[in-house]
Amino acid sequence: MNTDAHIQQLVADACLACFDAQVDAASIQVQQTRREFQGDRTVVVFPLTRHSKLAPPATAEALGKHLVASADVIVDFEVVKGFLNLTLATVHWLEGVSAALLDARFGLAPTGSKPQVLVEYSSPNTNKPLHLGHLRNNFLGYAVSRILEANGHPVVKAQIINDRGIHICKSMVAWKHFADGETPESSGLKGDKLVGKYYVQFDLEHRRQTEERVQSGMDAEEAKNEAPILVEARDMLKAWEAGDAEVIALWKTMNGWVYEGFDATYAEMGVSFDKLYYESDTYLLGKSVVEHGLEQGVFYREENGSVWIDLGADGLDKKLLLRADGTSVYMTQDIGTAIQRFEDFPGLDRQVYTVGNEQEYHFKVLFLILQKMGIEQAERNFHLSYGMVELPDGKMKSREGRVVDADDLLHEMAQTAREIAQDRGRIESMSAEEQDRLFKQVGYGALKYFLLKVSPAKGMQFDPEASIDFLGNTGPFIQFNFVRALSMLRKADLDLDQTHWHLPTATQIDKEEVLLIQKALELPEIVAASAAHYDPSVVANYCYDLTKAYSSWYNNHPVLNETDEALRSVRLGLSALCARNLRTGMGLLGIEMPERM
RNA sequence: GGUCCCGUAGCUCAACUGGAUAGAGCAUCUGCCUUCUAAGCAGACGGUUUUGGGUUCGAGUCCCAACGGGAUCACCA
Repeated sequence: MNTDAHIQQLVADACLACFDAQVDAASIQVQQTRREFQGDRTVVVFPLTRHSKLAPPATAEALGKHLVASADVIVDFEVVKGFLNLTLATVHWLEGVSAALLDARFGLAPTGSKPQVLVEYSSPNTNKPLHLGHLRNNFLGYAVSRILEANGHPVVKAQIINDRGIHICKSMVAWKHFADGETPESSGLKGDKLVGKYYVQFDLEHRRQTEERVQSGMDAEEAKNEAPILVEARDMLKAWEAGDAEVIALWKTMNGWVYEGFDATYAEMGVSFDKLYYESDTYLLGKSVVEHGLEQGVFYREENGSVWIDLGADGLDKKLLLRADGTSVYMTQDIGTAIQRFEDFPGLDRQVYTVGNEQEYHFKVLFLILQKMGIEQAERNFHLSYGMVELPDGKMKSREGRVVDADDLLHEMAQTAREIAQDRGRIESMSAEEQDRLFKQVGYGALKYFLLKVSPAKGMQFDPEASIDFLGNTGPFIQFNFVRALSMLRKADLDLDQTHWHLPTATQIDKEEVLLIQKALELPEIVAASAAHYDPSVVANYCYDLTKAYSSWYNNHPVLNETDEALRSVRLGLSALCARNLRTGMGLLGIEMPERM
């Protein structure tokens, strides 16, 4: 049982003893005592006054006296207005550190102790390279997957690849016209970049043709919609759907180039997937489901044959599910895919969709439809919505080339890390390979932390000119303090992962040390809270808080140079716990910790 | 226009879901490397939490209204 749960129980018992009142232990509010007051944990007694029939201070006083007299852990108390500040025995904290060190999986729930979850993220289009928006999406989805795993859920990391459709055909048409047979091998260009180049080229040519036709007096709308190159792309899509061998072959070839490029980028990013879904396989899914929904009376058919659902009663609009010509729309596919996944993974308890906030309405409707269709897990689906990353001059537009390319940004981050490391790092003894690895750990760590420390719901602005910080509340700051702790342990001939630590419990430690211990022991609750909200920023901010406390403590508490043997042991153990927590927490964010820097 | 998100120091973000005098980083200024990694530490400066009402012992947090920013409401994907 953790400290606060223990205190809650003690207070509930005290209420029974002092006021003869039955109080639910879980309802008792316990929080960190603010720095300026004496004590470790604070009980908020305002809500208890209705049981005590006394004023808040008198209530607190009575409880405090009883607690000190009856519980060994509580050695002192102080009452400030309606707050009961409790001081706990130092032994309690030292024992807490010992117990945490003994547990190699401190902060993590037993694997498989909760039901299986599918987390979908990334889900790119195969007509252009990954950009900054994908980085936020991927880091978020990957971190949430790790965090759910840490809470005991087996996780299926999945993506659905949008590998078909008119946008894909645009790249293909442009390639046929302008590439002169260019391949990644012939030009040395990364596959996804090559295909993206022709997607941009399509847009240029389309605009040129539109302009030309407007000049010759055509209506602007018609000039745009009927431009020859666009007509050609639409014809190609029809040919694709008809299974035209030549088109399919080109499609496979070009998508193959893109996947090679994506794989390289994912490898750099440090993300991975357990299950891939391809839209070309799933785009026809859902049609039979619509039939079923019609029978259920959940959907209805218009005179022209189109199928709809009316969500007016739920405060939403009518939504199309099948066009009059019988073809499906995105929503149809998504219903089909959702059901498919529950069939693919029979133990699946829920799905988390990591998709930008522009699709909030879509998912609201999707989940509602699943619910109306009587899908058991419908209410446990979650849209992990996140705000868009915008550039100083607005949204990214890949067609116009106004994007921050993922590969470029990763490269720049490692480059910046190199410059800083050469300036003030301790890298002389490292081989070139070790150095390169370090630059990536630090540079990518800075980027991931930058994107994950902000809660998902918030939009964020990214200025490519103003480089991402390596000082202050950043990934490298956390890594640096981890490395320092590791260095100390090395010199003391201790291994971070060893489980036998000797912490003499009679040792005197000061207030700052108690605060650091309290922070370190919070990890399990943090991991749980982060999962409950699907919010990695909770873990990120915890890592920063712990690092800040550790760094400050480190500065004015000698460890290796401490002459009191017992105190030295305690401080080494505390350093190890903090370092482990940081490695655990950052690991959940997909951030590697270096050994030296 | 309807619905949903966001609004906290000059800038970027916190605030344990209603608790004490709202905390960090960046930027600016001042100290600290003959102690374990100075990618650090300590200090200064910086706030009517967009505004106005309400709920109660207590509101950045909940409710109502206004203002500002974003998203969305297609036989698009």
